[in-house]
Amino acid sequence: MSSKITAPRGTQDLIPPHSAQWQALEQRIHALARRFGYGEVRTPLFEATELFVRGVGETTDIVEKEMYTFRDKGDRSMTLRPEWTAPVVRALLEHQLLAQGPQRLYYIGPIFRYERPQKGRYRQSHQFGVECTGYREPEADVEVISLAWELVRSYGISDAALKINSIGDAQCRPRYREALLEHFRPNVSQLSPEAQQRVERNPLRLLDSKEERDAPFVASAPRFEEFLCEPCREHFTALKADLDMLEIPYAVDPRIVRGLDYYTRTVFEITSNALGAQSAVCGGGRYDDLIASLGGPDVPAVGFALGMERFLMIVEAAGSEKPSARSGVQAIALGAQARATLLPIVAELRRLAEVPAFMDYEERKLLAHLKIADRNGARFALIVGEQELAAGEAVLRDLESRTDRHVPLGSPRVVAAALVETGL
RNA sequence: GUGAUUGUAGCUCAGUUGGUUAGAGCGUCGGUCUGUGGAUCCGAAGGCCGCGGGUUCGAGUCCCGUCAGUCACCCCA
Repeated sequence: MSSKITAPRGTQDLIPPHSAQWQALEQRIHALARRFGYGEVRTPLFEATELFVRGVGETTDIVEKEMYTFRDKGDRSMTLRPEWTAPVVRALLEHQLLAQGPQRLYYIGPIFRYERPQKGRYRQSHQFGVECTGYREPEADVEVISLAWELVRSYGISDAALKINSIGDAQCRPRYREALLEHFRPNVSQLSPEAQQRVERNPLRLLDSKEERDAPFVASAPRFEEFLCEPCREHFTALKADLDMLEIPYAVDPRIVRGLDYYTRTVFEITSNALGAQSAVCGGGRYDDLIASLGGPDVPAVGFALGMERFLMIVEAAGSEKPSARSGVQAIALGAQARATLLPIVAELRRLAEVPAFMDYEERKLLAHLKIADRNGARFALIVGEQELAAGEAVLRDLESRTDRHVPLGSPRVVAAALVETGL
């Protein structure tokens, strides 16, 4: 059976062939970010615990119960990165980058949260995200949203939906909060137990309730749009106009409130119903006060985070993945002398060709070797046995068309070059 | 942290009201085919029945605990 030691709960090994999908996604992300003019930022896997407590919010679930926190040998409290925004802002401040004007950064890598795993939720997961600092204008929101949407579009995912909302700023949010409390407080006893807790703790989240008995109260609740202050309203209106202009389909969803403390004005999500209970694959928004609250200058910012595990689940559900074509060459040596002949040729091929060169070193029958070539997905088989050695030419078999061709044996470099020349 | 559910071969799963040597398919390896592939047929290897305790003459099967997977709640990517 399996060995006693297994991967820690909520983590997983990434092995072929699945790892190839990850490589493809990562490559696409790097190319996409590049086209938008974003540079990559990499931060440590762990940070001072204090950074997340201050950056994410003391009363958030992340800080209250989901952090992987430990003490190092210097008795410092450290925490495995549970999200990227706080570390990126920390790096921005540490290297004084904000003094140089607007910054466009993207990141890609693991985050850690101590949670019970379920579909689309793991203790180690991976996020791609961007942070755009220095712009208060809604064009920056649109830039960030369109970057995320472009990734979804490039995979041809049809069941993804973009939802946007505005949750106001320090001016108008307290007013809306009050209005919500006035609306719910008189009916508190009729709400679900979960909702009752939210009334005092986080009234905005009441709008997000899944309980049927809360639905009528949620439906009749005041909408944030009516309470937005004038600057916030203008920002939101301009954002919607810009999205229309770029032909990015969206829906305004007043129930999108986001879980982290630091958002202001624009919030958005990209959801898919391929994900089970966790429908959000991407979430983000504007956080104009976060940088200042971490001790930096008063610089606005907007960004998003996209869950890569969830994204690949959507990609898979969309079923747009094509079966990978045969590629590469399987070197088949029959006998010790043939092996000695082929080995340097394979080595040369690995220097010259873009496609994989496979070789099996056991003494097998030709039939068995060809089966291995099939399993490897090789396009060609390069066969050398006693006959070929005697004749001075190898057999190159096209495993797709089932046709043979002869190639003269010579110095490994010349043979490999000839093979590459004729197109492997 | 709470709840539901599932742990039997590398993978997917059978396994009778508890009954003695533990089953299939796929995969792997070999043969069929002394040098031309995804097929067919034949054969082989591969199991502390998640782990620990209990009940019983006897436990893969029943009970308790524990660990792990899955899904959901809370919350989020």
